[in-house]
Amino acid sequence: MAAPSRKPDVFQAIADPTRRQLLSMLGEREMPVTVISCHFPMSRTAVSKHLRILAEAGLVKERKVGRETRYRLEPEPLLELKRWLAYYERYWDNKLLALQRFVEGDETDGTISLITPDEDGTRSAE
Amino acid sequence: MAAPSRKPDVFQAIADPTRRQLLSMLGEREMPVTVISCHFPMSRTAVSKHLRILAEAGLVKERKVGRETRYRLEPEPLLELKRWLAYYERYWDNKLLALQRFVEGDETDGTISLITPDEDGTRSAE
DNA sequence: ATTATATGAAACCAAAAGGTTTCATGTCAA
DNA sequence: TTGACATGAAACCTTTTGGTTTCATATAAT
Repeated sequence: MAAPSRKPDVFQAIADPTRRQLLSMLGEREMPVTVISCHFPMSRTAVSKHLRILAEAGLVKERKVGRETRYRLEPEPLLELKRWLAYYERYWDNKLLALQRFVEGDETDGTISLITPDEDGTRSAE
Repeated sequence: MAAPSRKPDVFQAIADPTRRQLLSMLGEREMPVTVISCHFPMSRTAVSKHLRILAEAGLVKERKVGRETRYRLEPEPLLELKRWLAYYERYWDNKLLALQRFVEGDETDGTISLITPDEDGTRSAE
């Protein structure tokens, strides 16, 4: 599944509210562009561009049917997000957090590196 | 870049790889700007601006200590992301997905709306 | 065949994002 | 007090983003 170019990653793709709305809309059923776009206060072309960004991030798939192109949700890339988020679960346990702060004491220089997720949350592909 | 009048939401905040790296760095320990910025290939001022964006999204907190300002992770806003993501868990079950497609049959007009999360994943407050 | 529909590509534009450099201010150290 | 450090604010620049309008092409319908 290697796609190492500069395609927009999932973090970028879901940053835009319009695109999040598109995802929720396309989860239920496959839809053609014209139908999709009538739910948005912008031109069909603009929606089409958002769909392209989602497609490049792997979050939607297109399928040609006659003269229309239908899009549907492809949730798999969200797993990367889930994985990224999972790392931070440990901070939601306040007790652990408090303990950690206590153990750290008063240190200030900040040069150590404990376990971290991929530095920027971008795993090449697998 | 500047902070627009509207606060950046968490989706926006984590869209940038530098900011994700900042989060993972600040999870382990509180750190002052100068120390943080020496890990990045950009100016201290640029890092400072990223920190501001994270702070406005509630993802980091500042604390003044003498002449330095220390930042640390504040994971709570990630819960919104987790909540958003949770909706899509249902699509990761391929069997459910297949069943759904079968039930939908051949319909094409796409005007129905089944349950969806907040349309754009932005809940005012909670 | 002709016309209407569905869509993407292209050219263009304003605003936002990400970065830089310079300057002002507050705090620590001699 | 004087000077060095830590930081944020301001002004500025370039690239990206999100949108528009127009045009070309493929399919469908009459």
